[in-house]
Amino acid sequence: MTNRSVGIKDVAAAAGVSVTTVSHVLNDVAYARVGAGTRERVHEAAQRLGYGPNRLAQALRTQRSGMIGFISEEIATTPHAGRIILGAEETARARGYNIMIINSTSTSSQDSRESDVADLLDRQVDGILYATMYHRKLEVPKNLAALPAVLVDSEDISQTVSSVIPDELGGARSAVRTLIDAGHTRIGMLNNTDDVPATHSRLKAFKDTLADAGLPFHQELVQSEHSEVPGGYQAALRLLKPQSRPTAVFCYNDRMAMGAYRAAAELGLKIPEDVSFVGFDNQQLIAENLYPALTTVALPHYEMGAWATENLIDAIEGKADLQLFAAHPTVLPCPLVLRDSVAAPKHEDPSSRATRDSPTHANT
Amino acid sequence: MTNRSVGIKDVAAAAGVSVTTVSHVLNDVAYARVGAGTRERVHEAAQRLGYGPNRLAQALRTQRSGMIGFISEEIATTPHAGRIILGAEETARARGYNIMIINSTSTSSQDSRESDVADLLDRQVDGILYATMYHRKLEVPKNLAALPAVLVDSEDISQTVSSVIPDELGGARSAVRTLIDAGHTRIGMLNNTDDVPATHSRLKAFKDTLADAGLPFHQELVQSEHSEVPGGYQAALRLLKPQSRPTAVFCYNDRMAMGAYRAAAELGLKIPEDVSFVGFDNQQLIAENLYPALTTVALPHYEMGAWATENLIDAIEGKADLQLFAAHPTVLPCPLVLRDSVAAPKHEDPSSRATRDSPTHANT
DNA sequence: GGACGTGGGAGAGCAATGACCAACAGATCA
DNA sequence: TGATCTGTTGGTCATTGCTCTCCCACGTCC
Repeated sequence: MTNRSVGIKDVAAAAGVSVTTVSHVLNDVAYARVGAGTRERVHEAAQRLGYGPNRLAQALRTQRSGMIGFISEEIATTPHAGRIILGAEETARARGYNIMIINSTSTSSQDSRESDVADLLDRQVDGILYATMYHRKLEVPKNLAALPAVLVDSEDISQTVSSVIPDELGGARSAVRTLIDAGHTRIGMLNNTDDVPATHSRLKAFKDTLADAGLPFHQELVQSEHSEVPGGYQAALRLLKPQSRPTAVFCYNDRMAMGAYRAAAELGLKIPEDVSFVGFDNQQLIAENLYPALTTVALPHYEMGAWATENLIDAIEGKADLQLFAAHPTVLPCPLVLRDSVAAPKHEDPSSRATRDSPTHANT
Repeated sequence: MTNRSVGIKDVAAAAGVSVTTVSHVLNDVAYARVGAGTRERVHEAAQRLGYGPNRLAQALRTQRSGMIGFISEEIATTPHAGRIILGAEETARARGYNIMIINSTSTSSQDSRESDVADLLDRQVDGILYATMYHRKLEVPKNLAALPAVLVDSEDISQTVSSVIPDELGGARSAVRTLIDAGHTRIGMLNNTDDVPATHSRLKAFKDTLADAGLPFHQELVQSEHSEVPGGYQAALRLLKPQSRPTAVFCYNDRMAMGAYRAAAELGLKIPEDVSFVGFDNQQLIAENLYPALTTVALPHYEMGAWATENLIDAIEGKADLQLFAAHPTVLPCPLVLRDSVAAPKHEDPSSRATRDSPTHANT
């Protein structure tokens, strides 16, 4: 493999040609006319010496570094960031690029954000990926405009930088729909209290989907709390009071669902027999491991990372114009992940609206 | 901030001096004697034009890129990797370095591992960090020897590359000790079935700690299964059978503990009143959110990333010799994280050994 | 014997660094 | 008092590893 200490001129000497010829042969440049025998000798010498081009020198000369800067808020706090990075890294490498990582924090000042970008600029990255830990709108560092950039899981307030986000609405709709399809007519929601896009869009999708199915919306069936496990527990305790209990619950996220599971257990409710649940986020650790396993909506983190990188590179290579995307974020689907937390409601005529048979529970 | 298009010669022109002088002033070269006035003018011009040195050109000339390669297996599958990256990134940046990430997989061939390293070599990184997703021994790519390198969370079989690993033994000992200190004398263990170092060292620590406290070891109180939630559930079901039930359980990891919680619930056992649990890994999502919250042992991922980077850079800068560390991995402590899953056993004199009150459970 | 085709090399960058040199002042010296 | 010395200030130029635009040498053909 690559041997750090051998340069192009060593290969040239070994093959008995000039460095120009080595460069031409190894880069397979179209206009270069080099005889087959010479080509052969060059390749053989390069191979034998373990030559690998110095990408730094290459970059300096060609004004293209083949590096992509990746700025991420709180790389560590959420497993989601890992999937974005993975998507980005894999597609970047497939196209001959490498990723340089910079960690930022959601609380850092605008100045510090700009110096993150400046760091990357000094490194001569060809483009920048800017990822946030959850979907929101933000003010991008001014100097980000200096080169191709794509926002991942967030939107630029000024709409000058293109971005890719999850289809919150679609995901939430399919979550609610799976409940309706199972035969539920009295459905509750556990919502978040933060003022982030997801809070509003998931609620909107909830209402819309009920309306589309001709189901009434009851304000008291929406309970909001902080979107963590304790919040889910508290909200569920209120929502699952005997007098007005829904037969199914759409949770803002899997963590709230986890809290709701405990509330249900304390109230003596069996899942999914007495109450069905569907979550959001598909956090493996939770969704897969709750009992029963949680049906939920997956956020396309890997896909967003991949899409962003693919399009960033297209822009870098002049194959696409990111400006065209800037006005409207690209929206990627959030697939429903079916597990075991949804069943038909207990005491209701399943034939009334069900469009498909519930997979569980033939009849009581 | 940095403006991509201005080079050192633009600054030179603006300040009315040569590029050499600009370089000398900006790099604060010791031997360079430049008048105060000139210095001032150079700084002002650089500032005004938004000059930032081209790190590529700098690297080419100085033979030092200021980049560290980070190869990680399965960046995405575990939140732990994120913490290692974070530790590495933050300390690297504090010292003027940047991190270039490469994703690998634990199943990839030796050839592909070598080409991961070759990629980094071509990029002229100054050193390499090689991280695995869990603590194990591995055969490092041959070409890794070409430059300073540190293994994170794994050991080099041939003992030529230095590494940093968690103190499994110490962590496990303090986990078991916290149970003993709470007054437990009949303690069980839920172990992993994989043949990885942690399986053996955690069991060894379990036995040793019992012995140190003069407690007998009962083989039937160790139940092993696959180290995931279902495995924990199965193993716990066997372990918590009424006839031979322990009053406390040390779990191989938090996921197994999560399964054990369910088993306990099904068996009608209250935690921690009827049975205490302590886990390992401190996976936030689980340990914090189980009910009651799980007392567990934290793996020092951030610290390992930081230590590795600090020492790697010392080696790069000639301030340390990694060879000295190569023979024995550096071991970092695994602190115990106290939460609410441990209490004194029910029918036993709590004054016997308890050193502190259980913080548990004020309200019902 | 000029045009053309083929095979390959020379040399100028790319943006910085750093060893060494130059110019100029005032000081020193014979 | 002119020549040399010396300290200060700053510039010259080669160099890093590679790419790429010419350009040259040599045949061949008509």
